[in-house]
Amino acid sequence: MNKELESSIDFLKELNPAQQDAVKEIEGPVMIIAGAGSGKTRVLTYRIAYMLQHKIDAFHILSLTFTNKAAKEMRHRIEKVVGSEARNLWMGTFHSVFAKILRIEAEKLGYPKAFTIYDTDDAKKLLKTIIEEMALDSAVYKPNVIYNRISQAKNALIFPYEYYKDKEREASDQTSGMSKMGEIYTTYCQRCFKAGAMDFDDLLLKMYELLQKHPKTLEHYQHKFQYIMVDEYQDTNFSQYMILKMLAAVHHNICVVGDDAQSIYAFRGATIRNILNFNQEYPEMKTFKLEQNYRSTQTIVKAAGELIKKNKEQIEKNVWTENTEGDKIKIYKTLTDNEEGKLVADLIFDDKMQHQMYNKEFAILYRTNSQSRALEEALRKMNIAYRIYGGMSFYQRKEIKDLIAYLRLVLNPNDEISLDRVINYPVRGIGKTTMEKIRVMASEQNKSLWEIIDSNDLLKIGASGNKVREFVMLIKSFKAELSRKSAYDVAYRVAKESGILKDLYEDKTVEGMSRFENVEELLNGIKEFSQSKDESGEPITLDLYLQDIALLTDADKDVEGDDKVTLMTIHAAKGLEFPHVYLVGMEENLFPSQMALSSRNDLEEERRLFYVAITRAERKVTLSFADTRFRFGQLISNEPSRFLEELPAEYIHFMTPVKTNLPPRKFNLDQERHNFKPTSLKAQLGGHPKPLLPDINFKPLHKAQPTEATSFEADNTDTLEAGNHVEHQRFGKGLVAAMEGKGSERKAIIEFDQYGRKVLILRFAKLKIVE
DNA sequence: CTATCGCACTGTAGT
DNA sequence: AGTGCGATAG
Repeated sequence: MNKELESSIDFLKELNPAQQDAVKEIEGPVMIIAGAGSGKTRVLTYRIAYMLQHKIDAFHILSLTFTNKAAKEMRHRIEKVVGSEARNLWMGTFHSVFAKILRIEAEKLGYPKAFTIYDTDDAKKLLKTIIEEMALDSAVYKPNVIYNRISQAKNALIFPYEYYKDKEREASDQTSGMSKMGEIYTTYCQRCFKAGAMDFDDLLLKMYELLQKHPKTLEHYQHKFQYIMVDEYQDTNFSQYMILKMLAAVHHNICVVGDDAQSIYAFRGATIRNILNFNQEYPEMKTFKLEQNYRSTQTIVKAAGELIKKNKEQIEKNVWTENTEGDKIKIYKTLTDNEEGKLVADLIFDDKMQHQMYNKEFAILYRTNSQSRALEEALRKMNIAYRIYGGMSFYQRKEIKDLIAYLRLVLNPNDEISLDRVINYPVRGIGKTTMEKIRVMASEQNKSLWEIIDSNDLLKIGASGNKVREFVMLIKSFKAELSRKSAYDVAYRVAKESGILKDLYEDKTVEGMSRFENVEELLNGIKEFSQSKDESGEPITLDLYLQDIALLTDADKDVEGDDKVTLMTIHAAKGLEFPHVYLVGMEENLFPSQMALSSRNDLEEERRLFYVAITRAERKVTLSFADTRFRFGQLISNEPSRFLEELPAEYIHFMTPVKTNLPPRKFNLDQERHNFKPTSLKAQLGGHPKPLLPDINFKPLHKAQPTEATSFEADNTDTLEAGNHVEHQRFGKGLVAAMEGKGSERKAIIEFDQYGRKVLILRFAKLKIVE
């Protein structure tokens, strides 16, 4: 036993009795119900340290988490306690660990070792081409919907051939007019297989298939993973449950940690049943409850507790704390999202001044990523540094995906999505007609696109055949380099000789330059990566790199030590804590979200989400809602969230509507026009017609659903002129503003607050189309 | 086959 | 808002 381990025995004494019991019970099935802020990660960490102390080989321990961030945090903390031993642990997300295993075992399933991992965009693109090839109506068969349905099926371990064994499923497809769903699913799986590609769900499904079909392999991994730990167990789905069941079947040493109150992924197949079923699966299991909260004030713990009591389905527990009472939860009302941003920035500024706080002690949480924009603007104006997690990832950018597609293709030429992406980028004269011919041949001969263009069939293509041949040679020449050169050298050559670097370099627009820089950044990333070694000391090859980034998001490359305010969705905040938490957008239809209510009728999950948000805070929770909220120019809410009423009155404090200290100003259209500076360089150079007023997003009325907000009373809408004052059904008085666009005149109605400042804009275009 | 432009669509979360 | 797609001209 090394020194680090010895010191961790002392550390046990710092745990409370419940935590200690959970740590020491290392044999047999264990379920730990861990309330919010109850020191769960600590328990998991010491549990592993305790195992190592008791001569359990790190090689036999598997520790699974849900997100990369949690995995990283866990690895970090374990390294601190147990030192270098930690390297031998199998630790990671379900997806990354299974991807690693599938790489080793790929051939047993008929996949290439360097199989491609399709992200959601890739998968939807493939679905789109399949739907087109089947000549189905893309208005009925929406790739998005199809993708989700297939995902559901896969998570429930339903294979294509048994898709319609479930009559209920068949009926539901019938009623939604998608009777070809089963066929699409079948084709999709075949195409993925032929392309040597797996989507995210396949990483689970194929893992299951592997263990199911290959008893020897199952035995091997059962022996390897004699001790299994699962974090955030409440968020596992059926396929994960089944895989765990198989892996743990021999030794029964499975420890799951979770909190049913924090289950927020039911929408994508996670099921609370996994927790509830646990003792049926393992009757000899022991349960431990961690109920003492070390994170938050009395007020926060109690308010959150009262709130979550309203949910019917849950495991009985009583979360309590010895912490101080703390401030009440404050609730602010603002007029629009921009005002809300300003308010939050102001409040953070005040907090910082009054309490000498750092930026990093604040988090602003929201329900949807799109809410970040207004907050960003406000924080920027106040010069408060912030960092946004989630949203569009670096790896989803077009230029990044392009280069990665080349790299994927080099490793796995059958990958049709990547081939499709780059065969004519940069432009090399291989157009639609040529691709169509190749597609037809591939489908007739049941071959991949690459197999066609890498064969004599190329001769049948005609004039552009030579261009295709050149492309094939190019990819092959890259492939030849693989064994001789480092990942970085190959990647750099690809970027250069494919013409990507040149193409981007020649684009001197602001966007073009930033794209070039992004590619440079990716190459630098590959360089760093290829110089590092993996756990077994082997240099990182290109396929390992691709595997790695396929499962990575922006949020994972975090910069420690930066003093920045955190902006993220509530989902992303799970497992984190901050002294002050601002939760914005507390409106009906947004939170709880319209979708959760209409499609799944799942108010309880939204409530758990609210619970998660509040319990991130150590000392202070501030909630805010806007009087009206728009999305894509349409009103989506004008009503505070029902959750605000669910908080017991004794713990909350309604603040008066915001008073800003800006001097009142009268709105003046000419002045506004004069003040308006287009933000993008392109707009300044006159690239696009821009609205003469900032913040106006026009929406053609003839397509837009007339909402309460847009159906204002005016028979003479078509004669409205800029500067006209109009009466409006719900919002009262407004002023018409105009925008000069090409071809059509566009208008908007602007409203003012009591100071005469612009607060609300209703957007219209082509008003005369109203009938 | 390519470039350009206007139009339509999007819409919860993360691997 | 941003982006992808399709129509159209070159």
